[in-house]
Amino acid sequence: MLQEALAEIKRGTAEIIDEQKITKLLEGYFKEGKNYTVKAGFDPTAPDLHLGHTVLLQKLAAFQKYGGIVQFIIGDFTAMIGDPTGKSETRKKLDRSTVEKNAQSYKEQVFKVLDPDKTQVVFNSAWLDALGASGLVELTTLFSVARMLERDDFEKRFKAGKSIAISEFIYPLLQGYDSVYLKSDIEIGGTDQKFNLLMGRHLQRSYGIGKEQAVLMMPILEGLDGVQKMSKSLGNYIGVTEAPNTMFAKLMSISDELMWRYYELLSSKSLEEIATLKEGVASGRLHPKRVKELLAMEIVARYHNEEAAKKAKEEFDKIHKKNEIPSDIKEVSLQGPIWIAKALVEAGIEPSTSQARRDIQAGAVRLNKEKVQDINLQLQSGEYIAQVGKRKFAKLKVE
RNA sequence: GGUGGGAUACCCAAGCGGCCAACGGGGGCAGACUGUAAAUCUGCUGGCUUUCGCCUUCGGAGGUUCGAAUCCUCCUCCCACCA
Repeated sequence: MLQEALAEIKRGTAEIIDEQKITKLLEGYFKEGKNYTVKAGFDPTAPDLHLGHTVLLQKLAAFQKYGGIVQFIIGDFTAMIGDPTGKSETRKKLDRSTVEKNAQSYKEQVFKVLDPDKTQVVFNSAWLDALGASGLVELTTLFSVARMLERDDFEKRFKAGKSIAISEFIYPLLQGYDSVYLKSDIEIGGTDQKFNLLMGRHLQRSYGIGKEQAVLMMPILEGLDGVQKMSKSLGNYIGVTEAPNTMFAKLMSISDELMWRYYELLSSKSLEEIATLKEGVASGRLHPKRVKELLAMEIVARYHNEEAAKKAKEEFDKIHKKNEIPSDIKEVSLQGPIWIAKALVEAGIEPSTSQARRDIQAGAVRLNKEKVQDINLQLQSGEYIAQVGKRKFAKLKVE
């Protein structure tokens, strides 16, 4: 039982610091029913969770199965400073109501994965506001500039002569202080957070709270392109609140190679099952597309339900296998006669008439399944099914 | 504080008086091939009631010129080296 739990906790992790401690905590749970805390921080400015975030959430959920109480920190105070990477403009502290609103939105999304009864949602402004200037100065005495510069990205920037704001040094300290205040037993985060996560250990020791958190790091999930990390700004993400059909289609569009990565980090299938699937594909017994469908179904079902997943698959087959028109396309009423390019823009499936013109010339536009040949085509009254490329559809009702 | 360098379309990056809506690469979109995968090949990649035409764009504001992304002036912001 303990071994199984440990295996589940370790699955997919990039690195664990103080694995012994985690083992002990699990033992404590199995033998005496003791709980422990698992901390994870989130940025309050981006309440749109995507599958990249869920890699962490699923790990938190795994801990919850074995006695872990999740400390879900909304970093409303630290968001003021901003992530040290990138050159974003100075951020303003979000006002209370925005933070509350984002927090609410977080809860709606997060509890699709986490168990609300074993989750404490907290804002770090609650204790960081109270820290005050003297507290902050005390905190800054506990770490040296030299050690701060050991951090990989700081070191690179420093050597390259790029600017580093003092506040950026404070960021990891504050994140670490969260661990001191919350007396966390474990903190989890992405591999890119290693320095900040270790800061928690360091500060817990410095403040003498009698424990040092174990640290568990998860790999960064690649986005749909398979190269860059999944992020909203790169547009290569799958949001947890996206419609079943969209979610399914996006998952089907990932490469076969990336699929295994997603299986490892997102699926709840056991590693043995996954290995079997992999072997099946390698030997040619299983079609990779079929295996990808299973993954897509599983994930859609998790954020919606089984029924929605089935429907999403049917819809997908309908459009792509049978080459039919999707069932729920949008309808647009137009005054005719109207130029085809203009109509496509009005229908919202082309951004501009110039782009529409290009697509028509490229043979990417179809009207009632017929390729449009004439750029100057005028639509007379009637109903048309317009299609741009493979995935954009609209029903045009011309008066 | 001093001295140089730079700001070009989504990103990188050419261009340095007209041939520039602006080379090239990346990304993106589309076509072929497929499993709406990947890889590969091809085309496109500012906007416009319709393209042998017009309008807007090369950090910002002015100026010189028949004509400027390209020259001049001022401003803003970045960067490097030195203190």
